[in-house]
Amino acid sequence: MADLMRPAPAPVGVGPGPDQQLRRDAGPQTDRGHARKAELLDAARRVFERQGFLDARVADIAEEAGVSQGTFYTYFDSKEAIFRAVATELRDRMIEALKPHGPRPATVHEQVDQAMRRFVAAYRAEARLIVVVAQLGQSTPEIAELRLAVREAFVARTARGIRVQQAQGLVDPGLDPWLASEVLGSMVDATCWVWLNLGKDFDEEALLSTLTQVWTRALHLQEPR
Amino acid sequence: MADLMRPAPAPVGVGPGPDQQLRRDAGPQTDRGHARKAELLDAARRVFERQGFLDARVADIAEEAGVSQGTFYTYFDSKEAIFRAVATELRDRMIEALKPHGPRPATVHEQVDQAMRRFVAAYRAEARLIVVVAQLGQSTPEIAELRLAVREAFVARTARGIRVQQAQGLVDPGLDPWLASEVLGSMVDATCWVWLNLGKDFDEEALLSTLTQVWTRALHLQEPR
Amino acid sequence: MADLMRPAPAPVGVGPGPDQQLRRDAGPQTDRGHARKAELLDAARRVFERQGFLDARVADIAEEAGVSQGTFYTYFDSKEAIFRAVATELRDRMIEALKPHGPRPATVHEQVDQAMRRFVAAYRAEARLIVVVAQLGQSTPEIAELRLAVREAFVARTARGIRVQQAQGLVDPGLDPWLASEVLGSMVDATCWVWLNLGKDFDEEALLSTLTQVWTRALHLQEPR
Amino acid sequence: MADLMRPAPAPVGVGPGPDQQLRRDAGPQTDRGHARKAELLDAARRVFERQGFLDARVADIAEEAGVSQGTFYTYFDSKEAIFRAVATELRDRMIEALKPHGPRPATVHEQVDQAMRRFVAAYRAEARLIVVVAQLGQSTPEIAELRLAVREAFVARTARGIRVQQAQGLVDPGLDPWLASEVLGSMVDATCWVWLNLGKDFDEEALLSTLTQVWTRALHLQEPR
DNA sequence: GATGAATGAGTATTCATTCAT
DNA sequence: GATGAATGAATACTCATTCAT
Repeated sequence: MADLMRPAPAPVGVGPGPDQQLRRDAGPQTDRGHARKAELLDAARRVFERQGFLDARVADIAEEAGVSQGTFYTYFDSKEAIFRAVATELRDRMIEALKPHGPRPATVHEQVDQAMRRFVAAYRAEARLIVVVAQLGQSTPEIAELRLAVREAFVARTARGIRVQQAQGLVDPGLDPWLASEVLGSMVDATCWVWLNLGKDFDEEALLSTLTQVWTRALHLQEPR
Repeated sequence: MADLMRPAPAPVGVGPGPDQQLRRDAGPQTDRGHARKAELLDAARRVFERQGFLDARVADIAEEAGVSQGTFYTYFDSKEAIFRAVATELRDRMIEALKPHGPRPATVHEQVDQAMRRFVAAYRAEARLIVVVAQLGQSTPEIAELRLAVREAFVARTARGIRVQQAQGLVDPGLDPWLASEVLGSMVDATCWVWLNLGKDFDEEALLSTLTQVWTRALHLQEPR
Repeated sequence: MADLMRPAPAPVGVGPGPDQQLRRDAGPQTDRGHARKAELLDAARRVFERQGFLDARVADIAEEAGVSQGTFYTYFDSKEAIFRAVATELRDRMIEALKPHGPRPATVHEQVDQAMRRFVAAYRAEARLIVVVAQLGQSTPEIAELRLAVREAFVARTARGIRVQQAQGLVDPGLDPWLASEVLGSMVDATCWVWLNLGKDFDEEALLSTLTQVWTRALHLQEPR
Repeated sequence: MADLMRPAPAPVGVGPGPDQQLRRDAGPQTDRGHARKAELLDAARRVFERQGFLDARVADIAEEAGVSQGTFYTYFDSKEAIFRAVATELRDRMIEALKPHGPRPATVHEQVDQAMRRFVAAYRAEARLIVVVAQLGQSTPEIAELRLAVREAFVARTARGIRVQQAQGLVDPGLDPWLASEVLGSMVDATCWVWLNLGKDFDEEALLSTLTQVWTRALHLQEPR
């Protein structure tokens, strides 16, 4: 468990020289610079997925990107900064992937089923990175917020849907739409966690079917006449 | 060169490893020793709750227990070892707290409600430590298993309950009891996480009510006639 | 329990080991780097001569070289590694110094006398370091082999010489050249040890004369007619 | 090479309580006490032979003797103190073993041969401990002296012998008896080292024969007419 | 006398970050 | 902009020795 030994934190009170800081703030000036920054970001994602945050060294990222360690600091303030950038990209990809696309299914049951499949697909694609973000989120509020943002996006859409369905008389009006969506969102999220990160062996179709059943029954969701 | 010419035969000085190990394995021999070990365990729990695993230094634990660092190693192999002990105690407390006790409620609705309240109470009492264990579990399989054990205890009890209720005709026989309990367990668990660890502000009674509603509706749980 | 229920899949955060290793293995890339490495090696030799291996701290070596402790690890894996480098250099210097150079003396007696003086001079120049290497060699086979290499070089050369002299009829053919050279090598070696390391007070010329006498008589070494 | 990491030295300026010190100075008061001390000494010898000085822990010695660590300090001041006692015993055993015993052989050649065999036998019996004493002697003058004492005993006897033989006309009068015995003593000593400690594979009889030959020829040792 | 327990000084090594070319 | 090198803070663990029962 030596890995868990924390490396020396950044010396406190020793700011960067004005030069490099300025360059970083200004952002890349050339196309080549932009490309370098993107390469570093990509390399960082791969390294974080592979090694987690604590065991990822700046040297690893630089090597993965094929540049020197010094060059890393031309583009990013710190290891945390590049991790934030990686996590932000993850958030955006997740939110995008959770949006409904394609034609709306005919039945509400199918709508729920599709939303479920979208979530699972999105989760599965990013499972490794989700673990790492979660791990760091425990102790870094800023990262925790990125993680929550994905949840919010999903929960808020669900809550809106429930409200609409209540107005249409498809869903039990006795439920608080917000609380219900929070609770059901937790269910889907945590189930994926156990399944895709923890490696508990579920049959995919059976699991999806159970999730969808629980969801629709919990809402007393009716097909419109 | 005299000795340049005199390498060792079978290298002398390659002896057995640590010997404090022996004493540690043997365990305390006196009452005083047992008391010290318990004090250290308690101190460690407080320190881990306060500072997390990585930021907790062995020196902090020793100081919190009012002993020297050397004494720490009289009773525990390492920081990781005492953490395992703390996490094991947590697991046992949690499993105990989740067991039903007191008279069985008259209605199934009340049974579910009580189970929910038990879970929330148990979670709340240990929320700080749960975070820390979770964080370390990401990278330490042994700790991960301790976490899993609590989940399994809860899910298995739930699954048994559902099976019984199905036999009594109280619950929709079309549900897989195991999958349903996994999914509902995830729901309760993750909801507590968002609420008690991430600090999302829920009204307790409203939340409990929603959880209970979703649970009973998902199962089509009927009061027995 | 939320996370108590979420053990990691394939534990995240178990990455590859040290990465400074890479730089160290690659060796210095610039002239400045090469110079630094040489300075450290020199500083280490001085510190080891002064303090021995156990009492030499990495901090001492870094300070002697005028660099930070971190810089030490830019060039060497460990205290042991730099010691191996120092001992290897010692071996090479010794082997070089023991080689005959200059014109071959006219008489065999003078040849033996010169070999003896070469050995003593080489030993005296490195006496301090020889002690330290010997001490560590007791428990470190790799170091022991470095010591052996010097002995072998000397003994092998002696054995060859004896064989040649036997062929020329200068030396008693009844002696085993290899055993004789081992035994005589031990004699010269251990005598220097007692004299130059243990501090026994011998008169140099008398000692050299005795060594040479014993050597030539033992071999029944004759001047060629 | 972690074994080479030096343990914490004894705290400076913290003397023992007067009580224990007094008891130690007084020596054992009872037969049982004397037996305990002897057991500890024996246990220490075994442990030092097995593990060397640095890797031998006081706890190991106490355990080998079947007493508690505290009891160790009832009889010995320190780890070094008991090592000195062990080394002193070794010295006495060696000196005793080197003394000629039994009838004096008829020929001087046989005399030399027997002395050689005595030395080898004595050395072989104590080879392990000799290594450890040598190792510590590098840095501890008091131990070095114990080691030298054995050498002196052997060398002095040899020198006396040479002087006698010179008076009898058996040995070349041109040799300095003292220097010659030093040099020849080094030869025998170092040869045993290489053979019995370093593990170099010599044929015993061939080696003894070579040693004896070199010895007698070096002295021009004649059989008396 | 015997015991179990308590003490605490001492040190190698990593890695994020800065800086001189 | 890019590079290689320099920096230095931070921390777990052992074991000889003492001491209260």
